[in-house]
Amino acid sequence: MPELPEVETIVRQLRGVLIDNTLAGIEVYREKSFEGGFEKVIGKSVSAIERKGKIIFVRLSGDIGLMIHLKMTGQLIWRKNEKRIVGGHPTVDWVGNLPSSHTRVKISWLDNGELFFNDMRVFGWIKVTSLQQWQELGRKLPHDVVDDGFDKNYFEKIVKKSIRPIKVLLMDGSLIGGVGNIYANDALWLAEINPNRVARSLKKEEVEKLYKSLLYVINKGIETGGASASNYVNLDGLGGKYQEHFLSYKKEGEKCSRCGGVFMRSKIGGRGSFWCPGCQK
DNA sequence: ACTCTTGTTAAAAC
DNA sequence: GGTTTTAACAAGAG
Repeated sequence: MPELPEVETIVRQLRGVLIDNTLAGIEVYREKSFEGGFEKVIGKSVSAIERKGKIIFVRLSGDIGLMIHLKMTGQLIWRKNEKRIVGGHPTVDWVGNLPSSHTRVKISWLDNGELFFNDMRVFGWIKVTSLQQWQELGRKLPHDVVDDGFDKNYFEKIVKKSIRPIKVLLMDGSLIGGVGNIYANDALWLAEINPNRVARSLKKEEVEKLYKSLLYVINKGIETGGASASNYVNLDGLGGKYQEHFLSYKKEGEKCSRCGGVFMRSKIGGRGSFWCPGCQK
């Protein structure tokens, strides 16, 4: 599940290979995965790569671009001159020959590079989008957790008026941009707060601690190149390292490093949740 | 063969 | 009217 740190990792890598590159061709293997006309983007060159929440925008000359959402299983992988290592070991990092059975779109570039959009579950998408549409969407979406606008006051305001479980609030993409299941679970463990707590029942100190914890885990995720717990790989087809730093995510049955309790797993707001009943109160 | 999984959104319910 | 809940999407893992 690519969340902000995973998407940010890809965005930084995309800047390295796509800026000033020219879009040469598009091949769509699955209709549902691509929306819009090729003629509007072929021959255009990349001027910037932007990100808002988990959405990527490849900005092209002519006030147009490609908006990309990876949803749960989307991958963007860059290949140039077919430099795949032959005889490598099949590991979590291994993507193999492309296109694969999960490749939905291939975008070719003037420097012979190829960008593959893989998406096993076909929830993700690439859409031809005008610069104006992108900017309008940006105005509607909430601040990312890493934005200056997402300050302690804003966070306290939304926490104080919600009766939902705090974890559900953390993952509400209409109020906070970029947070998904992994980082919501880990932030709550770090803040020693039970994910089931009614949001507005949190004391002021708890809200502050959670705010700091959230920023900490998201930044840790960016520093470590994202979490490869399932499908996520970066632009080189390699996994990130944040899974080595998981605080609570996917730890059910394991011992809590802080209090020795045993991690629980349950569903909160329909999503798998992990927490330690010993120290998350 | 069946259930579970996941991010987002649209629609329904409160 | 704003907030909250639920279902739907697709396909693989167990």
